[in-house]
Amino acid sequence: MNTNINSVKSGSIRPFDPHMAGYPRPVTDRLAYALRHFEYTLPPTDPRWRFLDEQPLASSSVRTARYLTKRAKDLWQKRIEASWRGPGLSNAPYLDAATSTQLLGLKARLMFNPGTLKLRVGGMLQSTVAPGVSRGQIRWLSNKSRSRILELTRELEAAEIYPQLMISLTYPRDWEAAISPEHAQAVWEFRRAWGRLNAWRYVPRGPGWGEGWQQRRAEVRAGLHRLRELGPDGKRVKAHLEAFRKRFERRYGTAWSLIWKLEFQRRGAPHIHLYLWNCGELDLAELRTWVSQAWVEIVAGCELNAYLDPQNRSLYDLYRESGGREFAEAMLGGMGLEVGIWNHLRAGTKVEAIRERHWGYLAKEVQGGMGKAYQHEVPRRYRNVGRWWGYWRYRRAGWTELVFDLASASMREVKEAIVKPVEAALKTLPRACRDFRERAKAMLTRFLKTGSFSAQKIDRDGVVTEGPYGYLTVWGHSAVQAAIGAL
DNA sequence: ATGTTGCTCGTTATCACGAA
DNA sequence: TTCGTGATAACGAGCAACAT
Repeated sequence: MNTNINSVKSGSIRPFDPHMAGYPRPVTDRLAYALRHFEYTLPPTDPRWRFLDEQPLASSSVRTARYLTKRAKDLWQKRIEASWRGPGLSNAPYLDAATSTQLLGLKARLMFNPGTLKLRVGGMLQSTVAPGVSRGQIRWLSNKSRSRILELTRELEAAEIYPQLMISLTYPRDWEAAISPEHAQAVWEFRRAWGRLNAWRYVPRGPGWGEGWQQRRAEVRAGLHRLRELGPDGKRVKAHLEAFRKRFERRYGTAWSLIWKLEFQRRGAPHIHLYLWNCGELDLAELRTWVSQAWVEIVAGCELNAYLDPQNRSLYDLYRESGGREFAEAMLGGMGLEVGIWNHLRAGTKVEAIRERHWGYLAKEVQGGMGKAYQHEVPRRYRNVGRWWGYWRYRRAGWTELVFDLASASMREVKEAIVKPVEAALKTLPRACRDFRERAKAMLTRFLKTGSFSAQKIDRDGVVTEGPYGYLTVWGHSAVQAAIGAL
């Protein structure tokens, strides 16, 4: 079983790999992680290899595992000491730490804003983000971001703020050109190169024909490469949104507020939803016309009076009926109009009044439904997505935070200050939340008994461990009110 | 219109827990 | 055992509001 281990050239150091063939599996994933994470290495001449090799595979690994566990614990301990950089932190690999270390400075925090109540129990250890790690590409709407949107809607509901109006802004059929003119340019150049290459086939062969062919083929390849590089640019979308905001403010003032949210359609085109409130009574028909024209002009990037002229439009329809779309588009030039801009007229908008007094539409959109994953995934080649959502002209309510030092507080104090309010909050939950309520109650009982949220764990060595970290979040205005009342 | 500032949001790492 | 989900912190990028 150990041939591959022995075959390592002496002198080289082989990183530990728990999946290495013939190696007894470590007891837990956590241990495997520990060993891998610290790049636990053994030189091939290390006597411990023999020790490991001697273990029969079948009864693997009681001794081996015990040995490795001990080793891993030492490593965890080191890790914790290294990460000890100050208070207020959490999420260290505390489970393997010495008890005295992990419980020092343990705090319970009860925090609430108008819409959400959170109980957090945490210590002062922290795993920091590895140095040199920089942020990657935004690929999808993360769960954390989703939950933050919902947190905002609960906050708004608690303040009795509800959406009155939903506006959606959509891009036209050739949306890539609308967002990235340089992309349209690249498409045009690629097509031209392709045409030249094709045409060269029919040029009579003679001296130098081969070089000509090579040259044209290189052009096509370069064009293709450029095309791949030049995806639609998300920054333009945000710029369009900003332009829309300015126009809207000039037209309708600045009393309103809104949440905006980015989405993608299946064809890959971005799509923005605006949820407005505090916008007063607006004439919907008038607003629809205005929004539609404003958005089209922004996307097209110019005044559109000539394009919106009913005479021109009926002329186009006539051409289209008689000769098809391509013919009609060809005729646009004669009318002094550009095809690209004409097509931008199809940029779509939708304006809807929302009568329901809740944020259900946005919440549903954020959750996404069956087969709607594409809405929250960045399409291939799309660049600079930026943020998925944001809000304008609204000040967050802010959190109130009550912190208790569990080392110095008495059990009675903890019960009064933390457990009682949370229990009161739990009582407000509807019947459907029974399971959650029961689980939360069990957590609180355990918390009172042990000062910890996590369940007791007994590992293979019989070592009893307990995680001092835990969290509990209760949603809703009434829950928060109940908790405040019980304080 | 442009620059500056400060707040907010997305990614990174990790862990716990429950279900498959 | 393995996988998916939902938590945490810091940090830097992205955005909104303000100042000129």
